[in-house]
Amino acid sequence: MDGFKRLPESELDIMLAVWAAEGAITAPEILSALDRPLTASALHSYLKRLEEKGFLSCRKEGKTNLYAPLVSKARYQEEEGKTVLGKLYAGSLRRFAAALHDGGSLRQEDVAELRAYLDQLEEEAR
Amino acid sequence: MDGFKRLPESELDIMLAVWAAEGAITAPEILSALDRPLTASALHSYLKRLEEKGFLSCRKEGKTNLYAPLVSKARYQEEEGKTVLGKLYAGSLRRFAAALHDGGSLRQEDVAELRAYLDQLEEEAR
DNA sequence: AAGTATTTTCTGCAAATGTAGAATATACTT
DNA sequence: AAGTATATTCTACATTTGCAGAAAATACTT
Repeated sequence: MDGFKRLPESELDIMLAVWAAEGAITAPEILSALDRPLTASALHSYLKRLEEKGFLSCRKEGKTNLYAPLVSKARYQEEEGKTVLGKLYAGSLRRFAAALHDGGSLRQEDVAELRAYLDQLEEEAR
Repeated sequence: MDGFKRLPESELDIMLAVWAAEGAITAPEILSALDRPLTASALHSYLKRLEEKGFLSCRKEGKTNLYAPLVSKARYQEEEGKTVLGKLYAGSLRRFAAALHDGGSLRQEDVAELRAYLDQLEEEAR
């Protein structure tokens, strides 16, 4: 039905780099975009797995490959958000916010920003 | 510094069952609390790993073990929330909410609930 | 005390994840 | 054309995760 696959950390890191690029990106570019050290061959293993999982497309251009996302960041964010929320916060965004707040991880600023967004939502809802 | 460990799915499922109990809980109780089928021995593997990771304590009472959480649900929710937010939503709760909304996963109701919570926060902040 | 049921332990294994070395292919220089 | 640099592919391996069978321990019956 849903077919959505959650990605392991390392593969997600790669996808984040790919999403950060405009259209397509090469392996060396990904390597330099990553903030953690990784060998080229390790990266290529991840890329291959991401292709198999249907997250990336790959076309060859001369000697280098060009990778492009098949799943948008927005879609992944939404699915992952739903999953996490459902699993750990009873599906409630309020609980999520409360957990952050109670742990001291919510600044006044974050609250204001969120509130402004909610205002805007209600605006649109009319 | 932080020492916080994210748990894999299966182990998290166990922790959720443990957290749901008041003080301590036995393996058979966990088994019946889980909604997916699992053999007793599989469960015990997870329990052992959770002990090793410092998430559970275990004391023996006759033939059965009693498991209790060493990491509170609140603490886990906070850390996991921070991690997910940081990784996928640039640390912004607003972005998180927006991702959910854009994906059609936010009902009017959820928004209202969240707003009420924010109101309450601001109240307290004075 | 013997037999039965329940719980735990021990051991093992397949799949997924994290990672690299070496070999190969392709392009760039000279 | 040869040599050098760069990117890719192939292969391999350790660790972690997901899971279960069989054996051992403990308790419950009769």
